[in-house]
Amino acid sequence: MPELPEVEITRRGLLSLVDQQISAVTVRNASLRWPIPADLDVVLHHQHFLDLSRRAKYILAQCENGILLMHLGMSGRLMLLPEFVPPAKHDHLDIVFNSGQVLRLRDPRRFGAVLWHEDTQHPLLTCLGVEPLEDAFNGDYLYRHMRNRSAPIKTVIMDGHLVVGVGNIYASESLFRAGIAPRTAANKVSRVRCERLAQEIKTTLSAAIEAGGSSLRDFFGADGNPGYFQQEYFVYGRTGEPCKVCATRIKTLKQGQRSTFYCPNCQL
DNA sequence: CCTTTGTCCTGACTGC
DNA sequence: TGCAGTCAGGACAAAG
Repeated sequence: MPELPEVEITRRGLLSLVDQQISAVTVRNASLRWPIPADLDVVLHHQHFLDLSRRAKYILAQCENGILLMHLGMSGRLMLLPEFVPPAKHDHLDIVFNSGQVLRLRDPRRFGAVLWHEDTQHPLLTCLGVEPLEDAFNGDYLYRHMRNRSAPIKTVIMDGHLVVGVGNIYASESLFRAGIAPRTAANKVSRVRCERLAQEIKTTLSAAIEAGGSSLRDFFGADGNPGYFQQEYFVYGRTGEPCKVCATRIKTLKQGQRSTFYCPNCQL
């Protein structure tokens, strides 16, 4: 389940590809969330990765003639291999560089995406909300944009048109840290509590990036997982277990067909 | 059958 | 009444 921290960690792990030239592209299975463009090999031929950036959960590789968008979906993983090795079952795409390195996409559930766009602004990126770790996202921004939202706060902070990158795990975790009940109507959350929530979202995401960053080498090895996965959550996936703060049993509920975890005592 | 994910889409509804 | 914004629910992909 790559959330924003893992996407950012992945991007950082690929930075050595900047300025490298593509020598070959192999698409083994194009049917991801959207089809991988049939002419991707032609389009990318001899181009360089001029820059690697991230917007929301998209990894963006700027090339001479356009931009390559990569999304890991739910089970996607980008591996940087020092040289070609035979692909495993769900290895759908290889991008080979002149150095011999191979950027390989593995995605068993195929909810990910690899797209090409010639302009700088891909349609998928134009309607996105602010980045949670940038200054534009703060308590004031949250408060202002929640005035006319009667939906539950959990649903609203996961709305990518408002702020990007707050997935199901971090929504629950941030609300716990901010002491806010997930079903609270967004427009009933005070300015002070918005301030707190914005801060907790930043803190939680940043901490996860740092935790994952320290195991970057493992992440890109043959079988390593990022330290991020080993990080312990306060509430996520802990239904029935005692709250780490007050020992009350953690509860679950469904919001928009998604599981929400919370402590009924700490979150009001 | 259930569950997991982010994103898009539709139709219904709300408030100005 | 019109219209934009919002909301709930479903669809979708695959696999455990």
